[in-house]
Amino acid sequence: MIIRNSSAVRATESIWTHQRVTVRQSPLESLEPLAARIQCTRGQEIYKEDSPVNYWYRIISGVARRFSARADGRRQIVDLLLPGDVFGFGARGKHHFAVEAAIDGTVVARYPRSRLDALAESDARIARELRDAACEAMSRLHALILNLGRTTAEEKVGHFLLKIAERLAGGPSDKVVLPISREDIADHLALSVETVSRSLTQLKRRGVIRLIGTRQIRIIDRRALAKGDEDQFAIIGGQRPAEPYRARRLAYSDYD
Amino acid sequence: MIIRNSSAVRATESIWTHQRVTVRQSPLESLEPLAARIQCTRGQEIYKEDSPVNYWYRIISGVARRFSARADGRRQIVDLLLPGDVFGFGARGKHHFAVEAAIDGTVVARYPRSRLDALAESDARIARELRDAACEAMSRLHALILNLGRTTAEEKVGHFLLKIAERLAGGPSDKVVLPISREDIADHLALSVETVSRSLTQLKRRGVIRLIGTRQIRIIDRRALAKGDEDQFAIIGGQRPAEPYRARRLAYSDYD
DNA sequence: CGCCGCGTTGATGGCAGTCAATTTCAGTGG
DNA sequence: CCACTGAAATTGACTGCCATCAACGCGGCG
Repeated sequence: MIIRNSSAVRATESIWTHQRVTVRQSPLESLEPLAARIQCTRGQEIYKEDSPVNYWYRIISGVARRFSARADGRRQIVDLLLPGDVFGFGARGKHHFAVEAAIDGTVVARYPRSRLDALAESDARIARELRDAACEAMSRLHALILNLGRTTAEEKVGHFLLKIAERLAGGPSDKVVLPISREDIADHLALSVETVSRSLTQLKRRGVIRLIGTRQIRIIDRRALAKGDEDQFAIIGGQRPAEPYRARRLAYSDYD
Repeated sequence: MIIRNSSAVRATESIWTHQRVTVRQSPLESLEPLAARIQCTRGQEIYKEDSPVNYWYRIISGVARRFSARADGRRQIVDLLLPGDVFGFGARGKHHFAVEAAIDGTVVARYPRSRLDALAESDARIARELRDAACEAMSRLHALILNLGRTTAEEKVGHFLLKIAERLAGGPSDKVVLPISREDIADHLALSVETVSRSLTQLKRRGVIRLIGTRQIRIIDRRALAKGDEDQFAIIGGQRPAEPYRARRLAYSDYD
């Protein structure tokens, strides 16, 4: 059920935002008057690798990808940016990754950094919002690391589906409209496109998900997808296996 | 050459800190009077998964690992904490990972969060230091994601060596004393211990590195280790391959 | 000495990357 | 309305890498 509650809403927006039913306001939303709105076509660059950090950004609608390109031509999508996500941190005054819109009609709010930083200086609420945004970004990185650390492609893809469904809906959800192409998923999970495709069809064949077209997915067996999520300590009741705390002297000879 | 410029320095410290010749002061170093010093044995828990965030921490000497345990018994080391590194962020008032000392004699400074937050409120310099620490943590996560995204085990291990050498020495360095076991490296890079071992011997055999004992490593051919580091855009002179910006309407039928 | 933790090496099977062919689908023009 | 086009997605065959199981060497310590 696509919600079309506002005729002013752009068609591309309604498709990608209808699953986001979060009531909670996202960081920087209150400051939107300060922002410039940028509408992007697919593949359009929002900022370059190694460019100076002059702005904060927030996705209004659509999807963007933060990535780094390797020498071998492959691409690592380090972060997938969905509506409400704030980005544009960076380190030591530089962005170390590039950001592009991943679909046509993506709208991004761009906040002048100097003004926001000045505001944050005086207004603790603003400062807090920026901190929160940073924490959310870190959480996404953590989730990706855990996913990349998985052994099989099916697990990676399965977990990606769960995560993206949750992020799009603002909570656990059984329906997903994949916001990005197979290629982007592959570059995100460090798999080949073919493997992503095979994983999806395999999950479908086993009755874990259902595919409607190429982008709509319905999650049937959530437990099967969540496999390997619970940590092992939980199973044995919070009691972790004792590690031998034997002292072990480290005596490496000096060198050079 | 091990630096023993202070007789008060503990033996275990000198082993792991002698490569750190950074002059730059690390965040929170100036506030150490506020901190409690905790000395840990190997495997000792510094904080648990899902525990409340009451403190900031900084590694004085030694090594700690931030990790998450999976249901299958494997472990993902999400972050490797070396002297000077600040940790203990968390999200929504909880730590989502556990931290343990990775070697005996690891010393950690523990700062009461409430006091630091109050200080940060009034002192912009402290606030900045905390932000910087968060940025560094994010950089480490980024680096790990890029490494996990690599295709071959040898590349992963090679890059890990470069990174860790750089972090330990405070800049590019040819000598490394690995601060952690093969098992920890494996759990960090999402490989098996055997593969880590094989990768190292392979690099040795090809003359890329030299192994002195099990932990001391000397980097011979830096370029071979850095393979795949440069991004592809650099090669073609900052000009990225044009992506077809063709408009593509997304018209998925409504569902349910 | 024997045990244990750590690291290395060997043999084997399974999973995923690569190359290639085919199908599906959306958009376009007749 | 239908054929054409190019991109996206799927499927198949094959190769290579890595996880697994297993055995062994080494050093510290009881």
